[in-house]
Amino acid sequence: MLRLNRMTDYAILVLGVLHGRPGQLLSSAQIAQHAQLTQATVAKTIKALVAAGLITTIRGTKGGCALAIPASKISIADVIEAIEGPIALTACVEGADEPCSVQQGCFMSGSWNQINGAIRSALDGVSLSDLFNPTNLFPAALEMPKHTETPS
Amino acid sequence: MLRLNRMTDYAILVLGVLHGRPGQLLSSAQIAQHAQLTQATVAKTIKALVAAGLITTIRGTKGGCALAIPASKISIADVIEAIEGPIALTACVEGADEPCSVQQGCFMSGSWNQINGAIRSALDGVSLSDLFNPTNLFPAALEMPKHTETPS
DNA sequence: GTAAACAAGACTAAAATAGTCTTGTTTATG
DNA sequence: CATAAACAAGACTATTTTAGTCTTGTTTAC
Repeated sequence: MLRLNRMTDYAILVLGVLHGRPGQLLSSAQIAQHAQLTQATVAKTIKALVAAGLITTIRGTKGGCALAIPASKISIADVIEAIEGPIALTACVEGADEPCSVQQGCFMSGSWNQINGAIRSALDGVSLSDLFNPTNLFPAALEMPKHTETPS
Repeated sequence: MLRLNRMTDYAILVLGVLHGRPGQLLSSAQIAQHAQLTQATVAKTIKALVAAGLITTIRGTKGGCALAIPASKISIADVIEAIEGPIALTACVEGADEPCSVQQGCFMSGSWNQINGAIRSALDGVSLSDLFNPTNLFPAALEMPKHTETPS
């Protein structure tokens, strides 16, 4: 599968809502409504996106969220890393907290980094604005991503 | 993270053991010993690899496993698909069993296919023999993948 | 001061994954 | 032809990860 997890999918939805309403401050409840998610889930998503610096928030009444940087500057890789952490297919490539337990058996000593790099650049090459306006790059309108949560 | 799951990691180990002993029929117990996994886990892994046509088995006493095709013809993508199924970041791209539940909210109509294609070709471009002999392609020996199961 | 909004994290529930176990089939060998 | 070694298949359990909720606190406009 090598599947994006749901939270990442939600994050893209949330960013898409913000992208579609430039200059507006939207509360998490408003975003939830537009994205058809619960407010709590949106709040959780926002938390990660703020931590990653992709969106900014203003607290208090009349507060809300907006994109911190233009959607054209946010890549899919940025979103994935904001939610799921570093992009790395294998555990050890990304910092090696514990050494490989298969000492003698471990015959491949590398090249995962190159693979990771290739994937990373594939994900880096597509910005959110590309994603939200696919016709800019790709003429055909294709399938839709599936979202799971049914808001209450 | 976008992490390979453990079984895929084990599958690569198992294929590596077979690759390292060309022409030999190895029993699952022998493979388990070399890969430092339990026999049961190796058997489960083998099941998927046989189903995918990557290895062949011979039953009965003196039976065992061998690569069905040369390691140079097996890509990382083949292994991932054997264990985890089709490579697709989003659910709907790969056959769309159920339609997107976010009708109005779904602003991106495509380009996931292109992203998937890019990742797929990155994974397709590296064969197991590249992986096991990284010096052929990449001079530097880098980190090692981490394996989790501790054999009993 | 109050209400609306974000902030943070603990907690619970659900789903996916990993690992084990059992039962059955095949086949070489004595 | 009985036995043992091996694969085959799938059910089952346990673990881990992920998703979702809840509670409590802080900020700020009015």
